[in-house]
Amino acid sequence: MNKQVLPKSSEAEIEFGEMGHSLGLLLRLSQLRVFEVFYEKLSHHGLKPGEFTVLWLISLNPDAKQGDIARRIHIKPAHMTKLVSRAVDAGLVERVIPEDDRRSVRLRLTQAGERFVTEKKREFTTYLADENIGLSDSDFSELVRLLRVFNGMEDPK
Amino acid sequence: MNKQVLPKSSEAEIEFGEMGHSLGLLLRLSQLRVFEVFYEKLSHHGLKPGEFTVLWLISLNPDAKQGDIARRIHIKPAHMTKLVSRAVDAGLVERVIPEDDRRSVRLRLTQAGERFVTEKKREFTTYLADENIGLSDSDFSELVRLLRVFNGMEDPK
DNA sequence: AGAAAATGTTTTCCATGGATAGTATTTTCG
DNA sequence: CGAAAATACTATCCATGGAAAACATTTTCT
Repeated sequence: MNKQVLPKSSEAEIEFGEMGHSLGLLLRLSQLRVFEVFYEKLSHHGLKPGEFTVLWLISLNPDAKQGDIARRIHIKPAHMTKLVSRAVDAGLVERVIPEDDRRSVRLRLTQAGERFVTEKKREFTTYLADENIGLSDSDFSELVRLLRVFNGMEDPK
Repeated sequence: MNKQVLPKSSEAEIEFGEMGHSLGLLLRLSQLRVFEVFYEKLSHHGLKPGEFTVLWLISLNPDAKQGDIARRIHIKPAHMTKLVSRAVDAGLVERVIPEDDRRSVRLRLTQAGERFVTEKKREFTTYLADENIGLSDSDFSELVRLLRVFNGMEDPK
C-alpha cells in the first residue's frame, strides 16, 4: 500500500467565498466550459465558434451589410474584416458591392457555403444539449431563457 | 418636417433564428454586457475584473500557492505571473517563498492590499445587483444558481 | 456644383492572454 | 549518493481581437 491516499500532491483547495456567486466570474467559467466542449466536438470542421455564427447569420440574412452583422453580435469591424476574408478564402462566402451604394459590402453564402450550413446546422445547434452538462433539460432551457432576458432578447415572461 | 422618420440610416435588423438560443452566443453577449457595466462603474479603481478576483482569493486563502489560485479560476500560469507582478508593483500583494519548499511562491496581501479589499469588497460584489439589468431579484439568483450547477459548484437542488 | 459631413470598410498598430520552452528546486529510485 | 523525474514558476514568442486612423464613397448644405 502507498504511504498516503493524497490524490495527487496536496491540491490545496481554494475557497471562493462570496466570489463564487459573482455573475461575472460564473459567466467566464461557463464560457470556458462551452469552448472546451465546442473544440472537443466540432474542431474537426476547422471553424471557431464565432465563425460558424457568422455563416449562420449570413444564411438567415442574405445580402446583409457586413457592418450590420458585426454590430449585432458585438464583434468589431476591424475583426469582422479578417473573419470574412478567411471565409471568402475558404470559398464559403462572397462579398457583393451593390451599384447603388458602393460604400457598403453585402455578404452572401456561395453554393458551398449554403451546403456547409445546411449540413452542419444541426450539429452546431445541439452539440451542448446532448452533452452531459449537469443540468436537466428544463433547467437548461430556463438558463437560456434567463440569459435571453438579461440580453434584452425576451420579455421576463 | 423631415423627409422621413427613419431613425438613423436603415439600421437593418438582423435575424438570429435558432442561433438566438445558442448557449455559447448568449454567454458571450452576457459577458460583454457585464464588462461594460464593470468598466462603467469600477474602472476608476484601475483594476480589471480578473485582478480584483485574484486579490479577493488571496485574501480568503492567505499563503496559497500562485499556481493553485491560477488553476482554480482557469487562468494560465504564464498570465498569472504577469498579473501578480502588477499587483506586487502596486504594493497590494507580496510573494513569499517558504523555506521548506523553495519551488513554490506563496501569495499574501500587504497591509495596503488588505485595506483595499475590505474597503472595495462591497462595491465589487454588488455592482451588478444594483444595476437595472432586466431581471427580477429572484430571476437574478436563479440565473446565478443555474450557472453554478453548470460549473459543478452546486448540486441541482 | 463644390465643400463639408456622414457612412462604411480596411489597414496599421497595440494589448491581452495562451503555448512552449527554460530555469530552479525538490523528490524518487536504482 | 547521484541521475532522472516531478513540481512550480518565469521568459519568450505567437495568435486573437480591439483602437485609431486611413481610405473610399455618398449625402447634405450653401
